[in-house]
Amino acid sequence: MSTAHYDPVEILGQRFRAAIAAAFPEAADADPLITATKNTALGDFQSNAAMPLAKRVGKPPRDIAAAIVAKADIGDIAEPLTPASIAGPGFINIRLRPDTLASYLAHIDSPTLGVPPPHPRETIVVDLCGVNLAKEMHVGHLRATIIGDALARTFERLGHEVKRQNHLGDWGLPIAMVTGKIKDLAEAGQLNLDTLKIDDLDRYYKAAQRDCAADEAGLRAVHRFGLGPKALAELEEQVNGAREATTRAKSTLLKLQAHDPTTYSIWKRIADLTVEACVTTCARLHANVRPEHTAGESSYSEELGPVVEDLVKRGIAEESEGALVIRVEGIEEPCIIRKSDGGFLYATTDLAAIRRRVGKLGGDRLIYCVDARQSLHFKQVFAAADKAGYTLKKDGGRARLQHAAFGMVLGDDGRPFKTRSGENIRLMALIDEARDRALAAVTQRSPDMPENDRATIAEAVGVAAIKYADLSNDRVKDYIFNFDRMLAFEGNTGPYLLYALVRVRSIFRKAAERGLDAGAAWKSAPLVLGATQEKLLALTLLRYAGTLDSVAESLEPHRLCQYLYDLAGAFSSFFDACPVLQAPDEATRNSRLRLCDLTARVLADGLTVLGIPPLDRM
RNA sequence: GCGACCGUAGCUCAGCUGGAUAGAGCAGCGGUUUCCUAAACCGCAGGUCGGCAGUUCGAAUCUGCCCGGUCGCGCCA
Repeated sequence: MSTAHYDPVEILGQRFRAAIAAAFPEAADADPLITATKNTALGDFQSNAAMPLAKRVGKPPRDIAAAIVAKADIGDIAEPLTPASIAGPGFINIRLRPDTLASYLAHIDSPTLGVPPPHPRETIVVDLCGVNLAKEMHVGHLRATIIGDALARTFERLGHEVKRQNHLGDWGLPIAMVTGKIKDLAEAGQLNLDTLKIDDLDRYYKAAQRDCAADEAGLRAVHRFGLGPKALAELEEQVNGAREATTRAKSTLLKLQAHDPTTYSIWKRIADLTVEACVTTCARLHANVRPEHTAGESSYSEELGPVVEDLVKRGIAEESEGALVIRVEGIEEPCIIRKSDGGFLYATTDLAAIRRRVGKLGGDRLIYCVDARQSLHFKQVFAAADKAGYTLKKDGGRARLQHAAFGMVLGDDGRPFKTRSGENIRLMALIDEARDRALAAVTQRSPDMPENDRATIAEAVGVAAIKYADLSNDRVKDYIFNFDRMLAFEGNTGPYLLYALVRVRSIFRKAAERGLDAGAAWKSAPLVLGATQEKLLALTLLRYAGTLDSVAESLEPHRLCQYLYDLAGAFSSFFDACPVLQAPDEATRNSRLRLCDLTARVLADGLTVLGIPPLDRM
């Protein structure tokens, strides 16, 4: 797979593969199963290949291990294997030679940090953010934005072509409701379109929803229990009003679809305002979502008819109870693509989107960073798209469609995270609070720092805390949002990682102050990895490229978080045990400066991949 | 009713796709600073990995059945 010539897991894998092939030609394809050893007292790496081979070869696993050891040619990179290298049921323990470790480390001490070019380079379409028209971004959009952006950045870092798609919910009846509402108010002179703000839109959206929400259940109850003429009259009036509003919304929708100039221009104004607010919030979150990434549902509206027509013509879709559906194997519920009244649904839009993303955007892989509750929907749509041939690429292969599902953000009470009054929490307000709390912490710890600097740091720390707390949890699980925990400077948090980076960088400031890095001779100094902390730090640094691969494959950014936390921990232990500027001799000092520099670069690179801007001081 | 996901220390979470004695942080107890940011580091204590069976050299991880929780399930998005 990779062409990494410094990744011990890969190199040992090749060597052990050869050893297995030499010892057991009949099992030459066996996986060498190289992994880092948990207990460093036993070794650096281990091969677990002997055990699974036992049945296949018909010999005791320890004998197999002995045979592999006899054939393994690793003397140039590791300490010699002996019978004592075989432990337990047949583990083979391997310890790298110090000079080998240093040489691998020197290899990744390059601008790439050991990340090889992609193989092959793919076009990856990432669906992220997914805000709705006339709504300000709130907690419900947090994960789709943060995780989607982190995944997109991961692919970009690995050298792939990434196309972000903000699938804006800007079409359909709810949108027609608010558009109609704003049109009415504007025409009645009760609002000014030019000074409209996003929170106004949010309010009108809710009002329009209320206008159209008929209390049909209440009306039925009144009829059923005979609750009197007054209650009946009130409810009938409410329901009739709501029905009328809904009818008007439906007619607005038709006008919108027909691009009626007045209706359309108001809708466009709302859409522009929404995107503008969304992009502003994303910029504050350091999520790379810009206007050109917008690909709203409306952009597919002209394609829905042709798509459905195509599906009918080719017999992919069939009629069922007046609606048009696609049935796919293994899923009971059919995928409905046209309602009995002729209207299209979000499955229709998603099919059109897949067609465009594969056909027009050239996607080899489509990632959907969307709420886990939509699992069934995506299973259906993906299968339907496959059946329709919309996933067929130009090269004849099929695009990989993946739903990167995520769990909910919960409050301390384990319920969905809301304000006390039950409202969605706006992301801007969320960031404000994180920033304020971070500012208090920074001020307490660094009272002498200029106010401007403290404010800048507080903003960065607050955003880092929110994003890291989200990214560091297993994507598919719900997580509990807690300011105190995410802003803590100890443990697996954003602030802790930023602090680790700040401490490394501060060494170089001190070195410059003391005139110790003159000529930066350390940049090419030989790496000496004598202390156990230095060795552990080196081994951790070598895992970076492999970690990015695993994030890209699993779509799990928390693996990168865990890695960076390991790295920060390894550095902190090193930092504590190994003086850098006060090192016993110049060779050690230069080696340690180089180690620090590499650590800083990997930490900063990893944070950047997560979408967290690094800091110099805090 | 059917389906998906989840259940790991008092709390919040990892556990690298089946490996050795299940790991962190917080909370609790104890240590380390004339020295590069102590916002740190080192240690102690804390577990029937929801339960039972199965698969095999080996299971927190895979399979089945239960228990508990969350979320979905034909014309909303």
